[in-house]
Amino acid sequence: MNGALEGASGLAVLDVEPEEFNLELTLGCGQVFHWERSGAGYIGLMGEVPVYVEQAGPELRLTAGVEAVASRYFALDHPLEAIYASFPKDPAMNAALEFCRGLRLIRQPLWECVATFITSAMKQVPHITQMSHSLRRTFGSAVSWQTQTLHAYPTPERIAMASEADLRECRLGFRAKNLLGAARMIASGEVDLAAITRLEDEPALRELCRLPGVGVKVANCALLFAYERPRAFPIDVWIERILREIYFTRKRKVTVQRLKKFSESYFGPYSGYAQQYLFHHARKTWKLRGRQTA
DNA sequence: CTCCAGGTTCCGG
DNA sequence: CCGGAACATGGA
Repeated sequence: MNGALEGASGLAVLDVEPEEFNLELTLGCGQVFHWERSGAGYIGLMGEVPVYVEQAGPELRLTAGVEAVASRYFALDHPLEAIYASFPKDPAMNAALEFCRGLRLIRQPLWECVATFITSAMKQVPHITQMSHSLRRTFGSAVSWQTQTLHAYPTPERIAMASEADLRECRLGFRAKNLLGAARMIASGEVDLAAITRLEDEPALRELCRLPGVGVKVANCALLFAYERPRAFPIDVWIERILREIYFTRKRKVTVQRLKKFSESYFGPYSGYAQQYLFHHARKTWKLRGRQTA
C-alpha cells in the first residue's frame, strides 16, 4: 500500500490493492462534494493542496509531491480487511460490501466538513456540490494550479465577515443563517473545532450540536468524516429507510432512538463504515416509485 | 404542477 | 418523549 515512484506521465504513483482502495467510490459516495472529473481522474483540493488523481488498477497516480497528504486524506492506513471482518454477515450488508469494496472514509478538514454538512440539510448530493462550489468561488482563497484556478473552502473568519444576504447569493436558502451563525461562533472562539478532537464521542457530539444548523445527524457526519470516529452513525432519510425496511420489517412505531440503539449493537466497532456502505449501495441501486435516482 | 432531498428547530400534546 | 410544521431551492 505504500511505495511511491515516478510514472512516465510526470505523476507520482502510489501502489494500492484495487480491493483495498477504490478512488471512484471514495470520491463519489456522498462524503465529500467538491471533486470534479478531469480526464481519466479528478481534480480537487485536499485542504489547501491542489491535486489531480486517477486510478488504474493497482496504480494511484497523482500530482507529484502530494503523496503523504493524499495518503492521509484517503486514509490509506485504515485496516479495511479488519473492518470488513467486523461487519455483520447478513444479505443486505454483504450486498453493500460487494458493491462498495475499496471505499474509504476520508479524513476531511474539520471546518470544511462541518460547514458542508450544515448546508446539506434537505438537499440532494448534486445540490450540495453546487453550494460548495459557489461558496468556494465567492469566498474561498484562489489556488492556481497549472492552467486552472481552484478555490479552497472559505475559512470561518471569511464567512463570518459576510452577510446572510451574501450567503444566500450562493443559493443556500435558509441554511445561510445557520452557516453564518456557526462561522461566527468558531471565528470568535466560542466553539473550538480542533479542541473537539480530544473529546470522547458523546461530549464531542454535544459540543458540535451547539452550532446552529448542527443536529445529531450533521454532528455524526462530522464525527465520521472529519473526526475519525468510526462508530459515528449518521441517520438520514436513506439510512432510516434501510433500517426500517430491512432490519425492522413489519414493526410499527420504531423511533429514531431505537434505530440508534440497534445500530450501535448490531453493526459493531466500525458501524460508521457499515453505514456508508449501506447508504451508497442503496442510493445507487434502489429505485423509488420507478424513479431512477442515479 | 407535485413531490422530495445525507435536517434542524420550535411548538403543542 | 412524540409528531407536525416551517424553512429555500432545484431537479425529476
